[in-house]
Amino acid sequence: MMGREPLPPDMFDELCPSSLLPFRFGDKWTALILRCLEDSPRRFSELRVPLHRVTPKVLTQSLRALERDGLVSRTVHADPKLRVEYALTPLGRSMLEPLYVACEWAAEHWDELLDARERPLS
Amino acid sequence: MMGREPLPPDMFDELCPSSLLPFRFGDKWTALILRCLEDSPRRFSELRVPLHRVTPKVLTQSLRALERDGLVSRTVHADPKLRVEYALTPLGRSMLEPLYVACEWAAEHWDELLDARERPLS
DNA sequence: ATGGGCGGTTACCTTCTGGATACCGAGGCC
DNA sequence: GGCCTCGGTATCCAGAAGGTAACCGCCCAT
Repeated sequence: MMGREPLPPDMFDELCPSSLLPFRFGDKWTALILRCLEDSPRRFSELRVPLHRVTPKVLTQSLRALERDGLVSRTVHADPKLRVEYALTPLGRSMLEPLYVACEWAAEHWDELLDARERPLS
Repeated sequence: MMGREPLPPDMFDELCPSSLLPFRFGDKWTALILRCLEDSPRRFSELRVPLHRVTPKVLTQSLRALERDGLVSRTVHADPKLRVEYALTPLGRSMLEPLYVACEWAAEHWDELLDARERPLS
């Protein structure tokens, strides 16, 4: 039976990836926006449709953050008329996989999670 | 080339798992605590070692939240002396998988993420 | 000219998270 | 009795995230 060694104080000292999970997974809109961009680039107002509750300010903030982190690209087309399109970068697309795994986990254990929340603590 | 259909307004209406990713992945200490419990149950003060920056209040909060969601169990042993042990429940253990996938993604793309943050927006 | 859609911005406010600091009771140890 | 560790609480507080409401310039069509 291994595992009873004490936890090392430096367990999370270096930039352990697990310590940076809040890096991008954490905020409220990231996952949803990435999923919206999965099939095709989308325009600002197009994104607002599925994300009813998001105000333009917050959507801008979220998109800027995703852009800053290189997950999403912003392209201005002036073709016939002004058009701004947001698209997944390769990096952003690569994040879909962990996202799916997390979603599948949540879907699979959703009932258990709800049950646990209902149940009083023993 | 599919995918140019407009995004449905009800895309995230029902309890879509992706809309609840902030459910537990989001907060600051969850991932770290789960990893600490991976090999064996741990005591309160044992957990404080690798998580230097966490104050007892915040650790208590986090553990209570994990307990409430059924991811972690809290057991009081009064054997020889008082001892409180936190352990992963099966549900908590099942969450390690998506966690790992996310960590691997972060590890693999860490450099890209840092680069993107340095680079000015085009 | 004017009204509408697009792609936002601005100012303000609330809520929520997490942190700092101090303190506490129970039990063991000397 | 005095002091330690363990497993927390209590209080207060700062910063960030998110939301509300209003407004804006540009371009287009009527």
